[in-house]
Parts: sequence; C-alpha cells; structure tokens
Amino acid sequence: MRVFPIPLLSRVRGLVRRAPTSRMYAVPALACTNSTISHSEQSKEGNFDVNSLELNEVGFLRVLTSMRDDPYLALSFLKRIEGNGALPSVQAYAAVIRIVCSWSLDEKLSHLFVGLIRKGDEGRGFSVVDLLKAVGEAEENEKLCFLLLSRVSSALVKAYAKVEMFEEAIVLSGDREVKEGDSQEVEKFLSKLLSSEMRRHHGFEAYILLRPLRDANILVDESDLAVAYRRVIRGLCNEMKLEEAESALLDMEKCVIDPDACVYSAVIEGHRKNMSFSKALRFVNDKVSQRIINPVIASSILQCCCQMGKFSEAYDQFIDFRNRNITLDRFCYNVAFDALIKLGRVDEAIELFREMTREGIAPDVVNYTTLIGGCCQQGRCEEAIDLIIEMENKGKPPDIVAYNVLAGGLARNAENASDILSIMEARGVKPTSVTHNMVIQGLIVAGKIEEAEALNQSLEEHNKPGGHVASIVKGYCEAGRLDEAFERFIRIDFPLPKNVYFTLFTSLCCAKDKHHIDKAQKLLERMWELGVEPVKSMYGKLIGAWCRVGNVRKAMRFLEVLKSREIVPDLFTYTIMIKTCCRLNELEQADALFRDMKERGVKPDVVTYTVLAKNNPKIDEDMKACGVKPDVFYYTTMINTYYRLNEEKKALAVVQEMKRGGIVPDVAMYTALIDSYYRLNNRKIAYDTFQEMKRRRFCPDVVTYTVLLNHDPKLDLKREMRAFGIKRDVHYYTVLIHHKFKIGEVEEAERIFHEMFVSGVEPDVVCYTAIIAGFLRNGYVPKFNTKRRSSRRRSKKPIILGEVQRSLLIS
DNA sequence: CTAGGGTTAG
Repeated sequence: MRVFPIPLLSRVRGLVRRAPTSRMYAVPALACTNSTISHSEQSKEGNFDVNSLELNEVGFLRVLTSMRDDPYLALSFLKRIEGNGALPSVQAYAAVIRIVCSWSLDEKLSHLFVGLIRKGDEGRGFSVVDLLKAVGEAEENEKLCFLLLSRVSSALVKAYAKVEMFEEAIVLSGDREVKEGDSQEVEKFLSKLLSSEMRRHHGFEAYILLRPLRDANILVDESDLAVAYRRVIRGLCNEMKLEEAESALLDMEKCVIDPDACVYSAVIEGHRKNMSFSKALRFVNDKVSQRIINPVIASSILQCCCQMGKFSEAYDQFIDFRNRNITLDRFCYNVAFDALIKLGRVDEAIELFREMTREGIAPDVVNYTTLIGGCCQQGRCEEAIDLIIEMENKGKPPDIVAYNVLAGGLARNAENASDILSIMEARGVKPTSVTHNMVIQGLIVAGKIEEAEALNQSLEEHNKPGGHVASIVKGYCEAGRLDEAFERFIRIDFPLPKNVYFTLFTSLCCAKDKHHIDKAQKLLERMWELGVEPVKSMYGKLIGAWCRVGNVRKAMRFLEVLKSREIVPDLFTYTIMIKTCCRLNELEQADALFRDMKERGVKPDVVTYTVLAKNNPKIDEDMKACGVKPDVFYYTTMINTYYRLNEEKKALAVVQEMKRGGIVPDVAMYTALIDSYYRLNNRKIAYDTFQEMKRRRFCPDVVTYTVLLNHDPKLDLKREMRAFGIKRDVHYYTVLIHHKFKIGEVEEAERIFHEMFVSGVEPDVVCYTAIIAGFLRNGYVPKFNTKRRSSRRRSKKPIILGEVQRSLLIS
C-alpha cells in the first residue's frame, strides 16, 4: 500500500464517487471518501469544480507522477476521476499513459485507448493527435521518445481495431465469434481510418501511427506492416492524394518492404484518373520494375498512352509487352485494338483480335463492341454486322451497347439502321433513347436530315417533346455545319439539356469567322431567356473568342452585359482581356481592367502580372506588395522586357533575383537570355550560355536553334538538331530561307521552301513575305502556282497573298 | 466542361 501526501490528495477526493472496483488494487485513501456526494454538495464543499480541477492541475499531475511505480493504481485513479464526469486534461492522460507504458502493460494501454476513442474528440476535449504529442513531449531523449511513441501507437492501432470489432459485433448480433487476429485488426483499422468520412480526421493519425511503428519494428510482423502500408497507399490513391501516396511508398521502400503490383497499379491508376498521364508513365519508368508488370499495370500504361492521344506509341508499347512475354489480358488487347482503330488501321485491329482468340483469351462483349465501332468508323458495315452474328454464335449475345454502336454506325454510313432496331426488338434488347440519339446524330452526320427529323418526329409522339433535338444539333456540330446547327437550335422555345448548349457554344467559339462568335453570344443570351443558367466558364470562353479575333470592343460590350447582370468575370476572363488590350496597344484600357478586377475582388495572379509586365516592368512592385510569387514565366518576360528597353543592368538584376529565389531557369529562359545577349552583341556570352544550358541537361528546342541561326547563321547545328530529334518549324524555315536569299543562294532558298512544303509545314504570312522579298531582292519576279493547294484551302490563299502585298508595301 | 502567361522569324 502506498501513502500519499495528504494535502495533495485532499484536493482531489471530491472527485471520487464510487468505491474502488478493483479489490486487488484498492486505494484506501480514496476508498474511504463519501461516495454519494451530490453535485450541489460538491459545489458547496468547493471540492468538485472543474475550474478548481484546472487550478489544481499541477498538484493533480504530481499525484499521478507519484504513482509511477504502480501503473494499476494510476489507472484506477484516472478511472475514478473519469467516472465522476470530469474531464481530465490531456496532460493527465499522457502521464498515465507514460506510466502504463513503462510497465509494458500493452493490453491495459489498449483498453485505456478504447475508452478514449469511444468518448470522441468532443467527450475528451482534445484530439488523439494532441494526446500523442503530449506523450511524446515529456520525453526528451529522442530515442526513448520514439520507443515510447511506437508502443503507444501500437496500442492505439489495436484500440481502434477493437472499436471496429465492437461495432461489427453489434451488427452481427453477437452470434458469431469475432476472430481476433492482429493483422485483421490493423487492416480494418486502417481501412476505416482512410474511409472517406473519417479521412479528414484521421489521415494524419495514420501517419503518426505508421511512422514510429515502422521505425521501431513494433508491429507484430512484416506482413502486418505491409498490409498496413498497402491499405494506406491504396486509400490515399482512392482519395486522389497521390503525393502522399508516393511519399508513403518511399517510406515503405525504406522499410525494405516490397510494394506489390496492387500498390503500383493503385498509384498509376490514381494519376491516370487525375488525367496526369505523363506523371503516371514517369512513375512507371522510375519505380516499377519490369518484372512486376502484370496485365492490370500493363493496361493502365496502354490506356495512359491512348488518353494522351499517343495511339501509335500505345500500340508499340503493347507489342513490346507481348515480345517480352508479359501476360496480357483482354483489357490490354482492347486498348490495343482501340489504338489501331483510332489510327485507322482497322485490318490490323481485326487481326489482333483474332490473335487474342488464338492465344486462348475469349473476347468479351466489350472487345466485340470496340471492333464493331472500328468497322463502322471505316465504313465497313458488313463486317460489323458479321461480328454481331459471330457474337450470337459464340454465345456472347450483343448487349444494348453493342447494338447502339452498330445502329449509330450504320446510320452514319447512310446504311439502313431501322432494320437493326427491329432486329434488336426481336432479340429482346429494347432500343432506348440512347439508341435513338445515336441513330439520329448518325443520320445528320450522314446528311440525311429529313430522315433524322422524321425519326425524331415519330419518337416525339411517345417521348417528351424535343427529346432528340440535342442529337440533331450535335450531329450538325460534328458535321461542321454550325450555321444549320444554330438555326435548328434557335427555333426551340424550351430548355434543352445543358450539354447541348455547351457543345454548340464551344464549336461556335472555336470557329474562325466572327459571325459564328456572334451566334455563340446569341446562344448565351437565349439561355438566359429560357432561364438556363450558363456554365460560368462560358462567359470567359466567349470573351476569349472575341479577343482571339481581335474584337476587343465586342468583348468589352459583353463585359458590360455581365456587369449589368451582376456577374463578376473570373481571373481567366480578366487576364485574357488584359492580354488582348496589351497586344493591341490599348494600354489605358488594360490598366482600367486591371483596376476594375481588383475593385471587384478578383485577385490578379502571376499570369496576370506576366501579361502586364510585358509593357510595364514597374508592375513588379505592385505584384510583390500583393504577395504574388514570381515564377520562371514571369522572370522570362521581365528579363526580355528590360533587354528590349536597353536596361541591361535591370535585366541582370532580375537574373540575380531569380537565382536567389531558387527559381530554376528552363529552356525558354535560356533561349530568351541567348537572344538578349546576341542583341547586345555579346556573341561570346550568348554562345557560352547555349553551351551552359546543354551542360545542365536542358535540351534546346526549335526556338533556341532559331535564335542561334538568326544571329549566327554560320553555326552548323544541323547534326545537333537531328540528334535531339528537333523538327524545324515555320519560324526556323523562315529564318533559314531569309538567310539563303540574303547571301544570294536563290536556288538553295527554293529548295528549302520545297522541303518545308513536303514536310507538311504550312508557310504563313511572314514566311511568304520573306520569300517574296527575297526574290525581289535577287531580281526575280515571284510566281506562285495557286493550284498547288487543295480546294479546301484555296479560299484562304487570296487573303494571305493580300496580306503579303500589304506588308510588302509597308516595308 | 483543364478557357489565361514566357523565348523565335519578314
């Protein structure tokens, strides 16, 4: 039996309500107190009072500390205080935990945590993380602290797991023994931790728990830790917290636990779903050993390629997998056929499909459907129908999707699709509105307007009115018949689904002609009339479209309309407006917009400042004052601007500032610097900079070489460009042609012009101007074969020549 | 409904 210093104990005696429950570890001094004090009596006595407990915190902790040799006593003491309904402080719990821990009473510790977890943050008045921190803080020795926290974490893991079990036990009405196994508990705990409702709260705890566990090798065995990590990583991936997932993966590797294929594929798929395809592929390159690649990972890789639009790379990759005898399943094959189809190589797609079958992989309905779509796309409708028949024969009856693809495909190829509809009915697959939509849209694309309208009419009687107008409009858009799409659309006096507006609107905004943009605006106004709230991005798109065609006045007028409707344009919209004003040298206008956006609470970001810095490097002060951080793009502009203004010193100061800020230059920055040095006649420095960028493993791009060629045409960079795989573009050719004319090599200039043509690079106004000027300079009268280009482009030609003539007159 | 920024040419 222990003796307590009486003065300290008297401070807490009022907290005790009941006699001790544990006979073995009874506390005499506490046991003899009155166990039936009511709340009012306590208050009268002044003994029980939460405030007085707070005041007595120090003493209270000293009592606990004095119990450090008797963990059971400390526990029952704590329990009694809790039993009273008081809220012991986080420090009090931490003190008890340290005592229990130092006696290695893991079970007791877990039990204590179970109680704490059930109370919840509210009931406790502090979070579990706070508690862990408090436990750790008291131990100054780092190593001991780690061990302590490891043990505590381990107990906490078990406690969480037990709480889970408890809930489950209730659900199962107790008729089944809950199996007690650590690994299951841990797994359950972690999966719960990472489940969405708890994630905000416990995601961090998962880390606090996992790290010390790993470092002290506390978890019962490797497989538990592996399971825990896999859970964490997969959970994080599901929540799209990929950076955290990757850092957990690094941790895992440090523990020398091999992540399995599931972990890798979770990360890859996470990136892919996030549309970060190149990140996904880089991850594969950096982390995933080739031998671990399974069909799941392989199909993710292939799909990433396809989603990036790199179909031929996807197919090559597939072939590579196959050559390396990596197991491929029907998902992988499906992506591969699809890639071939997108490349228009339908024959090869069909061959691959047959190969898959020979390999013993039975095609599923999806595989067939992909191929049917491919056949239809190439106008090979009979083969598509043959595939449907094959499906039936092979006992894989086509589903609604397969039929829809076929029906839509037939309609698109001006084949009779209505037969398919009746075949579907006969096979017991009822056409849905999706089927009708696909057929109607297909008919429009095929130019069968009347037929589409007739089908729509006949369906309208059964369905809601105008049900398929959306497909008609989309069909027109797809066929590039924007005016007809608009005419058909504007007749409709009831709201359509938003995506129809969006499709038409986007097509109209992307068009070259101004009258299409006018129509896009009318469409927006029509939405307002019909009470359909446009998606916010549409406003910015429209303004962007007006800016693109250089009609700032229209853009400004629309901005006024928005103002009258109390719609605040967003950051993008303002930035694009300001950029256009700057481009057209309407600097006051740009400034007015800049002030307006600030007044209306739209905070400019580094992009906005970059746009402004092109004309006004002084904006820098304002940017810094607003706390906006510069980046490489911004610095490139600044440096360029200063060099243009012949303020070399200021430009160099910016370079210094950038270095201090730890901003790493990139290719464009180096290129800008090289160009600037040449302009200032620092030829040596310019060339040295070029060498330096290569030394630092920045691969020069076509712009860099254009700059070099422009300033130093004697440099022979052909081989280097080829080695880097850099393709010449219009700018590069223009400079090259210009140079050849200049040194009188007219034939060479012509040869290069021809080369440009055959390599599919389109000359533009500047290029033509250089050529015409070159010919004139060398005493030739230029002759152009206007028949050379395809009929579709012919309409553009007079415009270009007109502009060339104009610019020649100017120069 | 990923819309906006930097470097190059006559």
